[in-house]
Amino acid sequence: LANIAAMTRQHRRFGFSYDWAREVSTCEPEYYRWNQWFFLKMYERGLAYRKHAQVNWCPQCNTVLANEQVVDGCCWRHEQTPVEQHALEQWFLKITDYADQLLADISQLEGGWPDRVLTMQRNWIGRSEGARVDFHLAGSGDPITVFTTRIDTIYGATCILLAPKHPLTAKLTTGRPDLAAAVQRMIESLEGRAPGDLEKEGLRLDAFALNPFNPIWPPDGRGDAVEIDNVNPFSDEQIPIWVANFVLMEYGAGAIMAVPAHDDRDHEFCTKYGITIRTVIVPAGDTAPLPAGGAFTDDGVLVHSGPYTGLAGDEARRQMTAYGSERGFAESSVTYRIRDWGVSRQRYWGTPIPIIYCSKCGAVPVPEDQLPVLLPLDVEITGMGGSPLQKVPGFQHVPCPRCGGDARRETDTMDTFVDSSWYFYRYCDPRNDRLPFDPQTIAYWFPIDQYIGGVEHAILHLIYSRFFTKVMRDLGLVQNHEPVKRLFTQGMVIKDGAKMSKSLGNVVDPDQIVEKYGADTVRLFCLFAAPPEKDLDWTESGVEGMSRFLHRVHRFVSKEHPAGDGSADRRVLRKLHQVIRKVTEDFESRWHFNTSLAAVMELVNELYQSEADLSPAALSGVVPTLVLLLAPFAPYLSEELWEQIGRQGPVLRVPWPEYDPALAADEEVEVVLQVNGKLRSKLVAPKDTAPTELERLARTDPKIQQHLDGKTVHKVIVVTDKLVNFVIRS
RNA sequence: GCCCGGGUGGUGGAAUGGCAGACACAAAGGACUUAAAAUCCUUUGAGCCGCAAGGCUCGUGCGGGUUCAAGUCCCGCCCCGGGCACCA
Repeated sequence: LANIAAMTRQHRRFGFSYDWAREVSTCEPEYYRWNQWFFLKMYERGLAYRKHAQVNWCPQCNTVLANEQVVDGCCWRHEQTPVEQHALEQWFLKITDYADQLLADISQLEGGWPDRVLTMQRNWIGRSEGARVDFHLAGSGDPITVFTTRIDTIYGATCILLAPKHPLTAKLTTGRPDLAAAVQRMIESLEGRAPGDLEKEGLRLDAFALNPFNPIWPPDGRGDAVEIDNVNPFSDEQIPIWVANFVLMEYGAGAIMAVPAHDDRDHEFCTKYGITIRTVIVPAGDTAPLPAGGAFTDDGVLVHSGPYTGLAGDEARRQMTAYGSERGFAESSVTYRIRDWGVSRQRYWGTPIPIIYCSKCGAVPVPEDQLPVLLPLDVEITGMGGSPLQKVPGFQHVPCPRCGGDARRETDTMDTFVDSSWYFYRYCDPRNDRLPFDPQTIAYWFPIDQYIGGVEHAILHLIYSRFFTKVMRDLGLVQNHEPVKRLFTQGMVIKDGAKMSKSLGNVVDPDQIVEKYGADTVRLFCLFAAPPEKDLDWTESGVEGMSRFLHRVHRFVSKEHPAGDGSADRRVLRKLHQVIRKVTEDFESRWHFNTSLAAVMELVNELYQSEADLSPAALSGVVPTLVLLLAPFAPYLSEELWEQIGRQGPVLRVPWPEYDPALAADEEVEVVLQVNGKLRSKLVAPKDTAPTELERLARTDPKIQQHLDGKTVHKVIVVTDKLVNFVIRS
């Protein structure tokens, strides 16, 4: 309800028609039904699952948020409210299964989507190529898997760092209550933590790991590095195992090898705890000195790395990964930064998640013929503590669909980004009651040729809907791999540094402005102030300027004109056709309507200037076209003027004027005369004058003669209809 | 730190490698008016020479380069905006 209300409010303000959206409101029961249908299809395929996890929590919304909805550590709806980390049982959609496709298919979007959106998505997906390497627990020999993108630095690994929640952390602290308690404190300190810098904390466990590449290291973990070449190559190196608060369980393997000499974070950690730093990479070209006091993180040449010493980084990575694979302790691996999409919300609005929990049968999907699960109406919304649906017993207490026993309905609702991920498909077939939409119909319409939206959805809506499209494709519902061929990201309205948005309120009150100046003026100003992909600065004086312009047009069309002798007819007609061409081209290519409007203004200026010299026939030819040219920008005024000049409306149904290239062409052109690239004079010549003739004319120009006097002309450049440039030597 | 955009008058912004600043806003001066509003006209990148007509020089973040010619292309920086970030 909140969504649809906001939408209608916005669109009514600007006079847009939004019939389709009203017909396919994502808040309607039928839409809930198909959301739930999709959810269950994904549940069947393991793409929707429930897990206990550390999740983002907005204390203002009292709900969980997806990673994508956390902006600078704060809630996307409450930009001042830091998001907290809570451990909760939540529903997720497995977008990570599609990470590789979402990344790979970005290449299909290039050219059609703005680069920065594609870059943001690439960053968000965050593909890293590297290797998983098994270290081994000293004593038991159990593998400890780490993920690294720099296996070439493995001879410099001086400890293993485990995430606090790594299973091995628990295992290695059993029987050691002191360590277990310390780990517990570490976990708690990470929960509810405000974003920002984290002081690196570590906890040394009473265990060692063996580096599968067998470099030598004193088992007590202290002292200087031993010269690799001088020791027994068969003895295992033992490196200490630590728990570190900055190692993420959710990324890679939940454990890392720390290489302090070649990673900034590891360097900081190992310096703090006095763990030895061993250089195993030096800059290629051997002369560059190693940076003092920090890690050398660039690629280089390996040293102290056994048989790999002397290899370049990329070659070493290849060989070492191959060796590890052969011996079964390593494999090349790709890791993504993107996490599964947390879709559980503890809000009233949103589609109820169609799952019922039975003490005997577990989580049971609501059978398809019982969809949609609708929101109860007798609900009290307090905005406090947990989902309002949990306080509606009639909603929550239901029989199990499988065994009929007492069961509990899921009270979380879906993130409304689920709705918006596929609404545009439903637009094509809004009344279908058999399927979300008919695949045949979709095959005809999709993909969307042109989509328009704000860049703030680059890694929200625009990545979710790509994901949904791929899921729907795998369900056999659509054939397209991508939902949108071309994306246009429009800028925002800014006033005194503050942006105008649906969730943050209006910096400028459109109702007031429309009241004062009319919708045409407001629209015109928005179009004229900047090209549409840029943010536009709202200025009242700019709005007044547009109002003045519209009045100027209105006055010209309305007033009585003197019958001129027609001496200006040709000039005005040429201008008219040039303007038609300009506006048409702007519409067809780059949508820079600010320049279209500038052209229309030029035409109006020209009309005022030539008014006295225009024949009545020319005038009555130009005016209707002017009105048509203005119609897309100022539809209300244009409609009014169209009627005033005795034409039949509606003006927006009248075909767009066509320009005559011959009429638009200048008969005479101004040719710039340059000497050594500097503007010295100009001449007017008939269009398409031959280069030789242009040069001859240029040489007769007194100023040019003056500049050429006594000089040798080295070369003459002639660009037809543009310029003549004399290159001289003094 | 990495990855994308940008940087042009007092302001918003124009310029397929070919007259930098279109079109507007603002400002100043003037006309009309008893006055105001509205409207119209003129000036408006900087500097210099000239009584004037006019002329000259500089100028698109900085430094180089390519070219007859660079806001535009290439190389190296600086600054601003945005995205990602203990992601190993």
